[in-house]
Amino acid sequence: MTSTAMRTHLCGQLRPTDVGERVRLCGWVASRREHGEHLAFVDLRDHSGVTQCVVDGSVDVRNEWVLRIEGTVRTRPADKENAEIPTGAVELADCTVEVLNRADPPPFAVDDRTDSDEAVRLKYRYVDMRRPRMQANLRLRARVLGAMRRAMDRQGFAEIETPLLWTPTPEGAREFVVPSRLHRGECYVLPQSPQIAKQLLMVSGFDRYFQIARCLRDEDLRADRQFEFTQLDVEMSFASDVDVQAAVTEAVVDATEAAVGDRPGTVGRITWHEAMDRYGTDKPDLRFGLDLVDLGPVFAGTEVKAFQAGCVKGFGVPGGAALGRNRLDALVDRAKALGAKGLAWFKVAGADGAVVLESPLDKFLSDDERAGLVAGTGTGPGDLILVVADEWRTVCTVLGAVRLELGRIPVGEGERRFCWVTEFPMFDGLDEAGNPVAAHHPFTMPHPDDLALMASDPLQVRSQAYDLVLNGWELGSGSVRIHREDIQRQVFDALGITPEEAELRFGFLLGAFRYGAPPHAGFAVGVDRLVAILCGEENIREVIAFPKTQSGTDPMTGAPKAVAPHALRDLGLQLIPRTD
RNA sequence: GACGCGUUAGCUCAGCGGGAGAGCACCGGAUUGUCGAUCCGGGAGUCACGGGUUCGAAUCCCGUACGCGUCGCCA
Repeated sequence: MTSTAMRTHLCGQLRPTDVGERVRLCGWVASRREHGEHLAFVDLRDHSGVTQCVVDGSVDVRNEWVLRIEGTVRTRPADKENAEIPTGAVELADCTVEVLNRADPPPFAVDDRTDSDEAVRLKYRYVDMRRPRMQANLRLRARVLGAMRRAMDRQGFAEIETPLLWTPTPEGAREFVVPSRLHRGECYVLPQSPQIAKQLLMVSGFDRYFQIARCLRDEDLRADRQFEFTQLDVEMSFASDVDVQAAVTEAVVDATEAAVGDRPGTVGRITWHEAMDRYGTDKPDLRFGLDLVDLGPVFAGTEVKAFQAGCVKGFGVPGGAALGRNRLDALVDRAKALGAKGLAWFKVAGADGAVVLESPLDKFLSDDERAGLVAGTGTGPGDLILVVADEWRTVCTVLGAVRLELGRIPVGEGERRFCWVTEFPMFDGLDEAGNPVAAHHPFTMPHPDDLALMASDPLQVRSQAYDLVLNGWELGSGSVRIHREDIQRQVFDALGITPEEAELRFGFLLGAFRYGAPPHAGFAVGVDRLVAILCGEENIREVIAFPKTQSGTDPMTGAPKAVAPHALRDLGLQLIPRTD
């Protein structure tokens, strides 16, 4: 698998068992150490590692030149072994060096010891990817994709491609527009996801579909977001949420094992409401505690104005009493920035059962409240208690952010805790017109127990939408889809979408549904995020071969660029100069 | 669109109101066991760009560009 007509071994392969063999290696010069006319060392590197080659004479080579070296494997002299590298017990002797290609000095060193500015790395991405870190990341990504594909295949899913040139579907993410040459003035768009196409495949009878699909969204970029990203896209007919979750779990667990060697533990389940209540977020990081607790009963009849609110929650921070005033002030500022009126803190002090709290608010507390606060948060001397009072949603969100601030574990450390978050709300607040805003897409099936609330109290309606979360990152989402026209109409009604409007936007899908739509459900896993976490990278650009910068440019190619005037003419387009 | 941080040699960075610096890389020389080899020598700069303050600006102020992070946005 490694030998070719040009080489017999890889540079990281040779061991003492190979001693005596005449071998040929190909690779790049990682370093060269000359000792005069009679001795020189050349470290030859490929993706597998480095081999030291001993040249009896001087060699005219430079870093990153491409060489083929033929030599005989021998054990290194006593005391000259290099324990730092896997090939360190041997070296290549009696070498003949063939220069396959010279190279300019690289713009930065091809190693993991220093990290260049990302713009420079992206400009010379082909050099950057020669570094062990990028080689490891992209090869791990390849193993993840392979394992996912095998897992889906094994479970009987058919891989089907869907169009990249799709039709505009207003709403949702901003779409990349592709002007049509043959139909002047009209456009395709690049798909935000294969969502509608895969639902059509269900109508066609492909009861288990998957695709490793590229999705494109013209929205602002982030550490965990690129214009184009890769999803493991899945849809199943005659199946419910638990079936989809089981199939996807299989794929991500296999992928994790293929990537890092061990299978993650049980994938937990938690409802959206419980996730918000306990962790203050819909994508909880389960690797650490600091669970939020309800302090409502403690302050039920309180005199403390700040705690007279619909919801009072908090949590204890073990050892947190050591936090300095600056740090606490920063936390209070953060809480206020997130919409809380404040963040109350109490340092637990004292001993022998006597509860002593240090806090600006302490003098307003009753003895019962002091005791209840400490008991409720399970804290003791040396710990810190943080409390927020407001309406439930604000309390949870603010405490969730503070919890992360205090407990967050770097992405590359600790265990991997997958978790399904279920029963998301159907709607997410109201828009300017007073209509509820769909939290997922409008084909998401409401929770069967909440159908009666659709007209009367839509914001209380739960949906059959679910997310997969790993260590505080949203890995993907999915739902049971609506396959019945009457329920679809109810949802459109609730969203304020008229039948005419629905026909205009999704007519072809609704039409297809009249020809025998099976019950179906699906999911999509964000592959870039999963791979980033498995690589221990905070940023998905580190697991993408040719990513864009935060402003959507490619420093290597210079894209985006103006196109030639004749290209615009062919499309019937004219540029409007910027006026700002 | 908003806020924050950054931009000094090919790369990583120090310098923060008065001489443009270091390590690595690069070029030349020395060197028979190095492994980020070592030693000697050398070349290398629009201090991102524009404006302002000042006797004097890499340094202080304003603006712009670019990069990164966060918010908005991502049904």
